[in-house]
Amino acid sequence: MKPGSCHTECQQVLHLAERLCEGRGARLTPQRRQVLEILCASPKPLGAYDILDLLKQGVPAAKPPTVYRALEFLLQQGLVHRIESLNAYVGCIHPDHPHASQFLICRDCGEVRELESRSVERTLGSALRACGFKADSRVVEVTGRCLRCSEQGTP
Amino acid sequence: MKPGSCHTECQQVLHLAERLCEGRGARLTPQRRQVLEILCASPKPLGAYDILDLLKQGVPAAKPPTVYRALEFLLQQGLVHRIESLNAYVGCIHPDHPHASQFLICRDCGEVRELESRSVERTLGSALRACGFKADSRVVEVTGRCLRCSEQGTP
DNA sequence: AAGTGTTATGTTATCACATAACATAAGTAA
DNA sequence: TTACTTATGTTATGTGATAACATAACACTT
Ligand SMILES: [Zn+2]
Ligand SMILES: [Zn+2]
Ligand SMILES: [Zn+2]
Ligand SMILES: [Zn+2]
Repeated sequence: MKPGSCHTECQQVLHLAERLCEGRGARLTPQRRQVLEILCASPKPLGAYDILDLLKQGVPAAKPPTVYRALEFLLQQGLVHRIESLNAYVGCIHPDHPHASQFLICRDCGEVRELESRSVERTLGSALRACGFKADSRVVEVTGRCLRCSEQGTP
Repeated sequence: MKPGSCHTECQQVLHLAERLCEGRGARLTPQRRQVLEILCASPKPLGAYDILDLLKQGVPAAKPPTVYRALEFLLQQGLVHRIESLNAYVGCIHPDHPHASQFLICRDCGEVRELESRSVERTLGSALRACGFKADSRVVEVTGRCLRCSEQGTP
């Protein structure tokens, strides 16, 4: 594994999640924590039933509502994102501050990269103000080919 | 009905759709046309099974694949958009030119408004270039409260 | 400690959305 | 007509999400 590997990053994210939840009086219970671990450990987004299969290793009695309840909590806390285009979930790479959900989804390799474009946020924000629209959540999802795939693959 | 009513607009969109398809050698069959009509006549996005129920009035034998096939065609032709956050579909208000899907979704009144922000498109485009990402489709979906609802309703 | 309200979890069943697979029909062009 | 392609009919199933109600764990007061 390369340096800055997922395992290390996961631990950091989990510690951060614990601190954030504690500071907010939110309870990161073992089940919720396990779902977050599963998502952080995965390089790709996972569907709810993928999560369920993995969660059963630690919680054999887990059923769909188990997963969806944990996801609901984690989404509220800003610890995971839902990828609407994929009906799938990913751990957030910087859960310490609220931000729009911006994702690049490669249709070839399946990689999903979270973008953090401040300029996109700003531009979208001013467009919303111009409409008088009060946003609760902003979703930007771009599907296409990532740099690596477009360099190596066929056009 | 107010001037510029839906009925009038629908007719215009349908005529435009016919011209576009004809120019492309694409076949806007009666079934496909009826699905487009249903979507254009609806002020709100419709789920596939909502469309199915309405389509059955004209095509009693319609079944889920009937609707999904028509939607696939209409999406390819850029005549409708899919709202990922809602698993629902809307007719496009300007199908004559390709464009990113930008929607404002009001959580109170359910209104869905298609945005046409060139600045958002530009900013997103430059962010994508900076990443070397070749986009096939760009989705922007903002959920919140529309101007009307935030003016009248409770905060 | 006991009581009480609240939050989290367990459990069953069902709903909602989407597609696979294969058969038939309708259009298109030799 | 023939052969080919595209569109539709039909059955079944796959995939994602939630309703509804019961039980358990926690937090807070008395
Ligand atoms: Zn994030
Ligand atoms: Zn890729
Ligand atoms: Zn449009
Ligand atoms: Zn509204």
